[in-house]
Amino acid sequence: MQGSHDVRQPPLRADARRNREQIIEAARELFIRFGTDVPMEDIAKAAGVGVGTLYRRFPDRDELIKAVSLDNFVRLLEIARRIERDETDAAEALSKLLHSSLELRLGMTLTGVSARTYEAIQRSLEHSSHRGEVLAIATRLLHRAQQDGTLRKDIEIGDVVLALVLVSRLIPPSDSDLGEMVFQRLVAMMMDGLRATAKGELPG
Amino acid sequence: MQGSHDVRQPPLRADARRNREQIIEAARELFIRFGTDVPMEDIAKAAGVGVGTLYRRFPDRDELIKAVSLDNFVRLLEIARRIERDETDAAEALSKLLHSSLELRLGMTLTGVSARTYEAIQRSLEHSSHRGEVLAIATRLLHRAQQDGTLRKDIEIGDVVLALVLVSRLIPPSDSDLGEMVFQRLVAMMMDGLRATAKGELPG
Amino acid sequence: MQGSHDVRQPPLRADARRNREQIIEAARELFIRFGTDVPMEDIAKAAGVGVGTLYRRFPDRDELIKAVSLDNFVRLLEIARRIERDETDAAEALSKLLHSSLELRLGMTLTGVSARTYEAIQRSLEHSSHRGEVLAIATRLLHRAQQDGTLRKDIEIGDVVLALVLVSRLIPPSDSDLGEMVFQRLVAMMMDGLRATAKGELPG
Amino acid sequence: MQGSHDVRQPPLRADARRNREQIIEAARELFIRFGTDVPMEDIAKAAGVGVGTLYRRFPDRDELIKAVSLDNFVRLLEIARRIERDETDAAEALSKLLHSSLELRLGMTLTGVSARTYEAIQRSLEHSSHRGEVLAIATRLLHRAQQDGTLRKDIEIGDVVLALVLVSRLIPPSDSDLGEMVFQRLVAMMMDGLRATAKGELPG
DNA sequence: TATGAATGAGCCTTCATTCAT
DNA sequence: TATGAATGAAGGCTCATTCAT
Repeated sequence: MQGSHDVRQPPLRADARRNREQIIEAARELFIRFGTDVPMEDIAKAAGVGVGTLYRRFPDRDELIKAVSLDNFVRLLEIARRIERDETDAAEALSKLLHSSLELRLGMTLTGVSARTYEAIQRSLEHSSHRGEVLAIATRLLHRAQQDGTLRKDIEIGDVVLALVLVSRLIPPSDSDLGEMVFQRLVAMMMDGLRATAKGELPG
Repeated sequence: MQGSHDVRQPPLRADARRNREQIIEAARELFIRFGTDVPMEDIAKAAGVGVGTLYRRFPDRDELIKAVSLDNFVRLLEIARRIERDETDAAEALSKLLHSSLELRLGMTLTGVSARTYEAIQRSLEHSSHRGEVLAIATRLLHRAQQDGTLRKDIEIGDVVLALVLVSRLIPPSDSDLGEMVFQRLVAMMMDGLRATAKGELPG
Repeated sequence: MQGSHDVRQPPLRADARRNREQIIEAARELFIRFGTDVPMEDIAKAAGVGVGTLYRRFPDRDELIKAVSLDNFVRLLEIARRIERDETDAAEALSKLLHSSLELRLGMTLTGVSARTYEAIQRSLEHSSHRGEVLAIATRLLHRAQQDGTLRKDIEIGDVVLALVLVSRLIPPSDSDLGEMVFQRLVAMMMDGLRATAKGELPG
Repeated sequence: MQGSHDVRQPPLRADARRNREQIIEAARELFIRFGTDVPMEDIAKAAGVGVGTLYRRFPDRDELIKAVSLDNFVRLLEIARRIERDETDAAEALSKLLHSSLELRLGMTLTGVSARTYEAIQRSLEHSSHRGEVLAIATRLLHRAQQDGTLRKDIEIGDVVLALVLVSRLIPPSDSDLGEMVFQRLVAMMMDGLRATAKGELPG
C-alpha cells in the first residue's frame, strides 16, 4: 500500500500529485505547530502553491484534516508492520510503536474540529481500515507481551491507545531537546505502568 | 481563598464582584468545552452580562484566560493543602492530587493561545506564586513517598507535573461514565509507572 | 400598520433603527440598479455603515432581500389603500396601482436568488399577509371595473399581477426620461389590453 | 443561416465548429436557467469540453454572451422571414413573431451584464445587422396591420419591441404547462392592447 | 489543439474590540 | 456602570482567467 490515496479517480497529473503531497506535508507541519485552525492561506504558502490550488485538491478544511490524518495512519501502518516483523521482544515492539506514533504526532491537536467532523473522519472507510490494521498489530503485540509475562494482564489495547493519543497530543514544549527528553521520560514511565511488575489495581 | 484576586485595587462593589465571578465561571465552562477561542460574546451571554461588561472586567481575552487559569490554581491550592493535611499515605496523597487536577481540567486546552501569551500567564506574579505553592506541596509529597519506598527514586516533580498536565488536557471523552472510567484507568496506570516496583530505566 | 417590521423584538435603539432604514433604502436602490447580487460592502457603504452593522441587522443576504421586499409591500399596501379610498373610477384606480408598483420596482430583478430562497420569502408570514391585502384590494378594483363594463370579463387578478411583475422587472433603461416614457406607454398599452373593448379571445 | 458566424476568419475545422456550437447551445441553456453569470466551468462541462477550449473560442464571458445573443437573432431572423413570407394576415404575423421571440427567450435575463457590455453587444456589427433585419420585417408587418385597420395607429415599432423584450425576459415559470398558459394569456392581452379597437390614449 | 491545473483577486462572513446611549 | 451597537480587520471560499502538459 504505497500511497494511492484516491479511489476511483483518474490518476493525478505528475505536477498535481506533487502539489498534493506538498500540501499535506505543509499542513501536517502547521497543524502540529499551530493547531488545525491555521489560516488556509498559510498552509498554501508553506506548500508553495496558491490557495486556489489547495481548495481544488481539498474542497474544505475538513477534507484537508482528513487527508493529513489518513496520511499519518498510512505511514504508521508501514512502521507498525516493520516493527512487528523485525522486533522479537513484544513489549519492546509495543514501546517502539508508541514512540513512532509520538514522532508522527499522530493525535495532533484537532483544534476547532467539531465533534461531527471528528466522527466523520473516524468513520471514513480508508481511515478506519488503516487504523484497524494498526490496532490489530498492536493487539497482537500486547497479547504476546502478556503471554511472555512482560506486560500486566489487566490492560487492554484501549488503554494503550488512550495513552498514545494522550501523549501525542501534548503541545511540543518549544521544540527544544529538553522537550524531547521530557517526552521520552513520560513514555518510559507509561511503559513501566504497563509492565507485569506493576502492583496497582486497575479500576473498571 | 480569602478573596481579592486583584492586587492594589479597591475591592469591587458587590454586584461587580458577582459579575466577575459569573464571567469566570462561564468562561471556564466554555473554555473546557470549546477551547479558549470561543467568541467573547458567547462568554458574556453565558455569564448573563453584555460584552461591554466583560471587557470592563477583563481588558482582553488574554486577561480572561489568565484569570480563569489563576482561579483554577487558587482552587487547586486549597485542595492540595487539604490533601496534605488529611492524607497520611504520601503516594496516595499524590494520586489524589492528580485526580483533583483532572477534575478541574486544570490544563484546559489553551486553543489558539500564542506562546507569548502562555509564557506571560505563567510568569504572572500571583499565578506563579500559587503554582509554586502547589508545586511545593507536591514535591514534599513526592519526597515523602520516595523515602517511604512507595515511589521510585529516579523521578522528579517535573515528571509528575507533566503527567498531570497531560491527563488534564484530555478532551472530556463525551461526558459519559465510560469516559470517566477511562480516565481512572489511565491515572492508575500512570501511578503504577511511578511506583518503586517499576523496573524500567528512565532516560535523561 | 406604520412600520414596525420586527415582531417580538425589543424595539431598536434610535440610532440602530435609523441605520436599519438607511440600509434598506440603500439596498433597494442598489438591488434595482445592479441586481440583488451587489457586493454587501457596497450596500453598507451606500448606507453609510460598516459591513458588520449590516450583518448584525440582516444575518445574510437573503434576509436583506426579504426585508427590502417586505418593505416594498408595506409601502404598496399603504398606497393601495389610499387609491381605493380616493379614486372612484375602478379601472383608473387599477391603472394607478399598476403605476405605483412600477415606481416601487416591486418586482426588482431577483438576480441570483435561488428558487428556494424565493419561495421562502413568498411564504414568510408578514410578507404573504401584506401581499394578500394588496391582492384583495386589486381584486376588488378589478371586479368593480368589470361590473362597470370598463374592463373585460375574461381576465383575472392573476393576469394583472403577472403583467405587473413583468413590467416592473424591466431593467430601467438607463434612467433617462426616455426610459420613463417608454414605461408609460407600455403600461398604457397593457391597460388597453385589459379594457372591455378588446376583442381577442384569451386562451385558457 | 449559411453558417460562418465569424467574419474574416478561416472556416473552422469540423470538430472545432462542433465544439463552438455545443458551447453556444450549452450556454444558452444555462443562461436562461441561471442567468448569464453561471460559472464558465459549468458551461464548459455542459458542453462536454474543458474550460480551456471554451476560452479559446470565446476570449471572455462577454464574447460568449454576445455570441449566444447573436445566435438568437440569427434564428429569429430566419423565423421572421418565414413568417413574413407565409402569413398573410399582418396582425397575426406580428403575433406569431412575438410568440417566437418568446420561445427563444430572446431577452434572456442578462444577469450581471454591465451596461457597457450590453451597449457593446447591441452595437456590434453583425448583431445590429441581424437585429436591423428583424426590425425591418416587424416594421413592415406593423405598418401593414395599421393600414388594414387591425392595429392602432398610435403605436410604433419600439412599442412592439419593448413588449417583446419584456415578455421574453420572464423567468420560465417552472416549466409547467400552467406557466405556458400564463404566457399565452399575457401575449394575447398585449396583442389586444395593440389592436385598433383599443381606446386609450398613449402618452408621448 | 484540448485539457484541466494553478493563480489570485474579490466577495462573504465572523468576531475582537471600541464607543455611544 | 451596563448594555449592546458599530467598526473593520482577517480569514474562508469561489471562480474568471492564464498556462503547463
